[in-house]
Amino acid sequence: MTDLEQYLHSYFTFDQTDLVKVSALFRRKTLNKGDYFLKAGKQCNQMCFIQSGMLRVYADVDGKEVTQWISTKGYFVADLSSLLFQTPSRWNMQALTNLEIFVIERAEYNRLGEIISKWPETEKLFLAHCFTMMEDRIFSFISMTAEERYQFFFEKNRELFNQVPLQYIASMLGMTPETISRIRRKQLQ
Amino acid sequence: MTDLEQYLHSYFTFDQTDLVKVSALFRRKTLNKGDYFLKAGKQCNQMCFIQSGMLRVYADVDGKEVTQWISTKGYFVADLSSLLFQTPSRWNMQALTNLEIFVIERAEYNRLGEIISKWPETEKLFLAHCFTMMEDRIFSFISMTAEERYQFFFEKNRELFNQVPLQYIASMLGMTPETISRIRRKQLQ
DNA sequence: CCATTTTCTTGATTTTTGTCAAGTAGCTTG
DNA sequence: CAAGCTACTTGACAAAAATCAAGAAAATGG
Repeated sequence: MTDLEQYLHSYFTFDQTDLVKVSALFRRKTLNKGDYFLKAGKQCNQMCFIQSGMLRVYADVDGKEVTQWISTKGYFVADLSSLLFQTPSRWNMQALTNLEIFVIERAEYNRLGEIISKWPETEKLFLAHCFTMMEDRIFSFISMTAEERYQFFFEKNRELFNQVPLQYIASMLGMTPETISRIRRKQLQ
Repeated sequence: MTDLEQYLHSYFTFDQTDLVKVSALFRRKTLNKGDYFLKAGKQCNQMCFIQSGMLRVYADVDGKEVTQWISTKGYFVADLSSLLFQTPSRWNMQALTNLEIFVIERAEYNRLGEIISKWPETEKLFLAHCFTMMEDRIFSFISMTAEERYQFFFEKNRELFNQVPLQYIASMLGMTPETISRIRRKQLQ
């Protein structure tokens, strides 16, 4: 079983037949560090599953990069709003490291419902899960201090600790790298 | 046509037959100012459509109320994660004013797919829309100052301006009422 | 392995925002 | 209408976080 199949199995509880049907729609691809999976302004016509490496999602705001999220092994990544509503994407998605992904095209993605009877139910739970992640993040912004938000983030995202340039983490958390650096020092003492 | 039907029609492009089928699953209900639609710790077993009035969604955090959102006329409201995953809700949902709503039970909601063939597609777009709203909000936290966030919020939510106690708006935006008060004064000058 | 670049840390300072407290305005209700 | 609430504003001050600048550490690439 590939990691993609493993993931589909454990997360969506697909059976063997469905697994094979679905994973056949993805093709394997590699990106080099610095390559783009998606550029802002373009339409997002693909979704990918990350097999290994890290992908940074960011926007350009007045010449400054604002990092929205960094996805790692086991994440499905796409600009959902661009993919589903066919609008231009606001996000750049750039490989932070060499990246192995499995890619599915929009057309194939949209055909999943015909191929697998339980897809609508699965997709609903997938989208609800994405929504819940966002809700948790918003809650962290309205109810926590910078320090608490930093803690909360790393408890949920261990794999990013000491793996990602601080400036990106800082931007995701809505603070500066200096602030994180000071939080870290404080916590060592 | 009720407002609910109007909304279903314009937003989801349901035809007349589907409209009737769907809106029959909702029952009309009124809540008095201060009543709860949902209490934290309970499971969310309903979704409602707001016909008139305002509903505040908040959590208790160490004895302090953190307002997550205030929904007005035309919103569908539920704790999606509790409704779909049957987990206890973290949110309280309280009527800020007298409230007219249309309520659908979880069981009925889950049967929509059997009743209307295009429901899975519709639900997908609905969930994606909810997701996008959250994404925009997160972006406002990581890329804007308190003042910009305040502006951004009111441009998108005119109906709440001068209608809702400042403390709730402030909490939603992750700042204090005093800060908003000062932003407002600054903008008059 | 060394030079260069990038990232991280630290300190000094400024800006922003929060906290506390007092006062004002506006509503509600008897 | 007056009393009592509640919500809002304002000021003084404190705390948090941003900014700027310099230096240290780490990673990168010949």
